[in-house]
Amino acid sequence: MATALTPGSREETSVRRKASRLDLFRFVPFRLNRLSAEVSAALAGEYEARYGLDVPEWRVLATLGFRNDACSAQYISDCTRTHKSTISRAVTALMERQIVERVENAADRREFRLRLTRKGRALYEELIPRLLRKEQEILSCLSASERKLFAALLGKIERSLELVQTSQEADAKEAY
Amino acid sequence: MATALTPGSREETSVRRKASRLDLFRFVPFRLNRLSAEVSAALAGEYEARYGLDVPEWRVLATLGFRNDACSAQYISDCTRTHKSTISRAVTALMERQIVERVENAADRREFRLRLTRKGRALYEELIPRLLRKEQEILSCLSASERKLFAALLGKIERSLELVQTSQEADAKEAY
DNA sequence: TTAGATTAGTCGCAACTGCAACTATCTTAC
DNA sequence: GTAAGATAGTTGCAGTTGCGACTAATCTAA
Repeated sequence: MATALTPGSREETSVRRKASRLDLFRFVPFRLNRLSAEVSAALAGEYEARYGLDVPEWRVLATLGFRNDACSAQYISDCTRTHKSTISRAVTALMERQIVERVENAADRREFRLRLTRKGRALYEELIPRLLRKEQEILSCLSASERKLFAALLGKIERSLELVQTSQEADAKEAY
Repeated sequence: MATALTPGSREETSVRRKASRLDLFRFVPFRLNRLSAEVSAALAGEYEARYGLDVPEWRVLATLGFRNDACSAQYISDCTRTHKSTISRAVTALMERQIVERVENAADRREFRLRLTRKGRALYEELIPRLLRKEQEILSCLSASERKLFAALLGKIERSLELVQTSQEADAKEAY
């Protein structure tokens, strides 16, 4: 059936690879891509099949559920690094299902303040434990200290790519 | 302009989060997804704009370039965990551009043996150093030992999700 | 005040990709 | 040998998503 998937390479051998060849299996961007897809698929089983949510919808739910106050679609778009048109469609779908509601912002009538309905909050509360359990399941191959280390290393890369703000930056923006 | 992106949360605080709330910024699946997208985008600048390759095409190129012998589309599909229809279309596009060529396999006329043309090999040789440099650039925020550690942790998760074969499995399949 | 720039959100369009059906070929079982 | 099942690869179709244009509202600067 399947042939060997790592032709001539072994994860463990730390021989320096030639500059003129690239082993996909050791190439971090590819590995991240594949891992991300696999992890997403594993989680999708929790919220897609069971609750009929797709990824953008889940992100809206997660952002609104985590916050106590209402926020704009633009804010969700920034937070989740998801295109505003994608967020817009997700919000529309969630409003139709009465999971999210929005109110005009009198202070700036371009934007709407979004928040979970009671039904949306209930859905959120039901879904979260499942997802956290799934996350722990995926990370269960790591020890507690390895998990911390992994999170810290991810954080370093994220910060260097400016995917998250440092505390100082966040403070500065909250300050004025 | 932008409001703070991590409302009320700090990466560094290691307070145990409540089970009923989930901070996207600490949720590993989300972080992987976002990081993967960002890293892919950073690399795409190298092969998309400059060489007109999309992700599936790059994967075909990378798989064929790494191997010395020809292989089937199915093999590439397995290796890269990319759907066979996607690989099929990528191969078609690369053949039109004379980057890849294929020959019938007399032993099994359902499949074709794929390999890089001279032009394709030249493209590969030109592209690889750029991509490896970009990868190093992205990982330059980590020390050498941190990079090793990160790779090892990725490997653990990959193996637990059966994204890669262990050496033993690969050996077993090569053996018969 | 007012013109020009900026921002929030929506929507049409096009590109991409997974699914599933299809053809051609090979393998297995009888 | 033949029928049933499996496999390689292609393609039509539909769902998703990013881009960019658009409207409406706000901000800026003279």
